[in-house]
Amino acid sequence: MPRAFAAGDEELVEAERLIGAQMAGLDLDLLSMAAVSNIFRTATAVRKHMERAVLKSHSLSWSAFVILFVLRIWGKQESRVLAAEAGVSGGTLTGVLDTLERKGLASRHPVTSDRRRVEVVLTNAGTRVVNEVMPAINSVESRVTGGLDEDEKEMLARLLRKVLRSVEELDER
Amino acid sequence: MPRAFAAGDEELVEAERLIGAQMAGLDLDLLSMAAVSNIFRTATAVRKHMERAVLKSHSLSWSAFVILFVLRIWGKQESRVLAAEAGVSGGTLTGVLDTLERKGLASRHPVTSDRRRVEVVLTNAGTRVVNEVMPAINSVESRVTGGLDEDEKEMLARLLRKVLRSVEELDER
DNA sequence: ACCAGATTGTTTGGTGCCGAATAGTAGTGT
DNA sequence: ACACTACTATTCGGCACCAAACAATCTGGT
Repeated sequence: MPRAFAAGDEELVEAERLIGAQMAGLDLDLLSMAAVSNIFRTATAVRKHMERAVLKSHSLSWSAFVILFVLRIWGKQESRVLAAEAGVSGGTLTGVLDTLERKGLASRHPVTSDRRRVEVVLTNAGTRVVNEVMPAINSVESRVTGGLDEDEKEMLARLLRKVLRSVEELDER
Repeated sequence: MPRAFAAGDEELVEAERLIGAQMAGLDLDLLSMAAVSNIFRTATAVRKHMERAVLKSHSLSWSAFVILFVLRIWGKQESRVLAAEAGVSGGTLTGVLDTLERKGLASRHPVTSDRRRVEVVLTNAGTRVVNEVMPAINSVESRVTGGLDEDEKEMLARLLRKVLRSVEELDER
């Protein structure tokens, strides 16, 4: 049962219709397209808002924050795990860690049992920054999902987990 | 009624629990956090999959494809509109357009009535590329949402539109 | 006619990002 | 002991990205 659409929705739905018209003949799956492109749109909008409203005042990039957050939650981690967890490539992680070390928020330590490896730990300053930034980030998370009731939030998370699982399956082959 | 969780879900849900434990005392809204971070995770995973599985063979970046797509759907556009529609800054658009022009996929044309402005149009080659790439992208969209039935896809799109609208409201003040 | 302010696209500086190539290290088989 | 393979982090080149500064142009008020 479709509910009444709010103002912003009109534009989005109208855009979806236009796409159908412009790409007629290509036989596109518009329902899937609408769902996926809304994932992109929303992710970009929320990330940018957080960068401007929260991270900028702490001179943190999005990736830097994600790395700090992972370290705060999971404790010290080796580079490759950290990269995977944060969703960046190894090459990127090196650069971000350089920045974080320069700012004194994280530090690298060689693993003696395997000299290829490097372990990354939060400094005290790094821990302090995460504890400071995290509530502000979470407050944005609350506000942007403010239009959803509890069931809807759970539903949203559940539907996204399903999509995520499908992508991971695709990636594995 | 929660359904049986598949393998991947276990890890995610477990991670959400760990976060609650590690950040106890900060009084976080974990439900909102789970929803929002799943948006990020999913968006990143899907985008990367598309880049590797579809765009790479056409030597297109994600942003370049988005720009081409917008031009294909909405026709010729002035720079600032194009930047807004694609979700990038003006400075970024200049660089992407340089690349697209160099590849002969789009071209800039001065607006005679206002010499500050520039109109961007797809070339024939650009149109051909979009028509070629779009079905492949859409096929990925179908596959990654393959675990959802029609109602769930609509529900996902609807919930995301709600979040998007909330972000836009936050941005406006 | 003129000036002050707004708007538009570009340039600049610094970071992020990836994939590929590299150097160093570890494990495995012979 | 040796070679071969696998793995780890880093470096490098090229594009993307933003914010801020900039130059060119337009607009409104006087």
